[in-house]
Amino acid sequence: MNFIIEAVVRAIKELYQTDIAAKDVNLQETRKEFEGQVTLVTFPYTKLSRKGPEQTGTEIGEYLKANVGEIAAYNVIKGFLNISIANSYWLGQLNNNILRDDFAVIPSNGKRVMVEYSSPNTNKPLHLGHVRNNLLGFSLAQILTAAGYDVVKANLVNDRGIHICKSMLAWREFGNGETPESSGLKGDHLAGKYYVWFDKAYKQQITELIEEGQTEEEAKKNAPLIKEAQRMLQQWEAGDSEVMNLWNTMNGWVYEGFDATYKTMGVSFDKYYYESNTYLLGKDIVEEGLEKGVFFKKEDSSVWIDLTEDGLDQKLVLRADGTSVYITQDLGTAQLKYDDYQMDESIYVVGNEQDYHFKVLFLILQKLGKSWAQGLYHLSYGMVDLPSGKMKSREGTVVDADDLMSDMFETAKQQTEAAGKVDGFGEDEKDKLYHTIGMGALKYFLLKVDPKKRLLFDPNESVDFQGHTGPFIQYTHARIKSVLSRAGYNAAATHTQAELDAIERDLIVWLTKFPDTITEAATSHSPAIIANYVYELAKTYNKFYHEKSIMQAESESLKQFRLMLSAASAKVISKAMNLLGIEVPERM
RNA sequence: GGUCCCAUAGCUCAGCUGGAUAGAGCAACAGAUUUCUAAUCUGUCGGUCUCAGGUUCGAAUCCUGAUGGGAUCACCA
Repeated sequence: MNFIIEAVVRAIKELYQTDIAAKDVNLQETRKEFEGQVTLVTFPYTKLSRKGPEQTGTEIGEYLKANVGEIAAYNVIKGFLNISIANSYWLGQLNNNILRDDFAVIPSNGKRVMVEYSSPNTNKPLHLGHVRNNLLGFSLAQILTAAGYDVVKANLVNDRGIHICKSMLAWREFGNGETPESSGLKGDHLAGKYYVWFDKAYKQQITELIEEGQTEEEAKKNAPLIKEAQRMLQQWEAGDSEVMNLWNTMNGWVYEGFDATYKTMGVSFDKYYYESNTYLLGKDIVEEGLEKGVFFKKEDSSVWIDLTEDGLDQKLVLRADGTSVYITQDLGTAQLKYDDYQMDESIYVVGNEQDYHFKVLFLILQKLGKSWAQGLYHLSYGMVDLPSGKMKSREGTVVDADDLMSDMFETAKQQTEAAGKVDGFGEDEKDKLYHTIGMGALKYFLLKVDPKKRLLFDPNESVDFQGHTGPFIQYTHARIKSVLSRAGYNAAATHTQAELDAIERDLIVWLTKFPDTITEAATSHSPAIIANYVYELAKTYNKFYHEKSIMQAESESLKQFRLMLSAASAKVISKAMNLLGIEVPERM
């Protein structure tokens, strides 16, 4: 649309002897009820023309029509100049742009970006909140790759700490040597079982201590179980061989479980970081900060930074005993990541409950003068809520990721069989289809909403398969593929069509927007933009499909043209869904 | 209490840097298949864009305040 913007700039200069910048020309989509594809709002130019909006619009429209070949017609309604672009332009877009192999292939921008996501704790299985995190992170990585970045997907595994010791301790005390093999439980679920077990027994002890007259605070500190867990953590830090063995064994089980979940979800990583390797990092940065005078030491020799001038508080960065806190290791890990990859941008996919933490973290790194600090970005996404409120793992109100996904496959199976869609499918093919559709429904459901917003999930109301959903879009793709194979479509055939109906033109208009949509999604870090785009595209195609017969087109050349348009639509739908991490079936 | 985020149809959500009569899906109702997959399409119903001010030719969008909801303010991670 740049040629229109430039033409408007020229029109204003010719008509009103005023120079305006291209960025001040505001073009928008023409509303459906009016003729045209793009609309110029003329109110801003009435000052220059010293005429009413209608007359100004007419003058500009007249200029455009006379001087720009691609502009076929215009109409003016109040302050709106609706511009109709010639069919030849849209056909040119189809032939010379959309149908090319390199359509929507954005060249490398030479920049490297790291996307850190997932970052699970190894004491319990993944739940719905993690699912949103994983899908967002993976999709964002896909989008950034498509937008020309060199992307590194990183997973920072929280594999140590008191919470890990809790499940280890509970297993040692109550587990009777249970293993994934002996119990038939997935490794991560096995660890989670003992984590819950610990919490229950711990609460029991607290209650008892309170009955014996201790305050709740005292009881929480004095319960034998928590003391034992703390002792285990010390043993771990000292490298005690028995504890290390137990730790290695249980984490090994958990990783096997996670790998299976990741595989089902279809996400992957280029680089794993483990907190057991990074938790001691950051102390040299604390040293650096003290030297630079960014940090200061209190009498007890704990180290702090004063952020009150930035509207934040004082923040501890190192304990008096010289041990790290959360932010210490995050400072160190940030440096480590940069040393490893020298990336231009680094994105942390982490829930919005940590907004404050990341604000502080990034600010500290800026104050330390890290050149790369301005490339840090916290993709802060909203929590997933149930109708009953927030999910709480200890209270058992979480929606387990593995359970959820297998529920989705089951629902997909039922729906597909009910629709009688799998005649002539082999068993393997059926299973693959149920997986594709089930994951498509779930992923689309979670990705279509703006990441920033919190998301409501009702486990009792199964995810829809009709309307604004993943399966709707998948179905559109399968249907196109069916027509193409039925027609024996030959992609190499060339064709020029002279006439265009409105729906065909609309479809081309939507296809044309794909590259800009990728860029927009990348800059705003939002898969939702892709999700909403591909839905509109599929909807437009379905309308076209109903209005126009392809096989029974009025002429052979028209048939070939519609096949081309269909093939292009299928390709863009498939690519866009791929950016969301969603597969599209050839038939369903 | 301080700080931050959110509020659009009964429900779930779109609405780009301010622009036309605020859009989809679900739910409800009425239709469409002798023809390419009806997981589709068409139509009807449904709104004081939480409220009150302000800026502007023009505000769901920007500013201020209020109300309601959420998060956070740990020498937890």
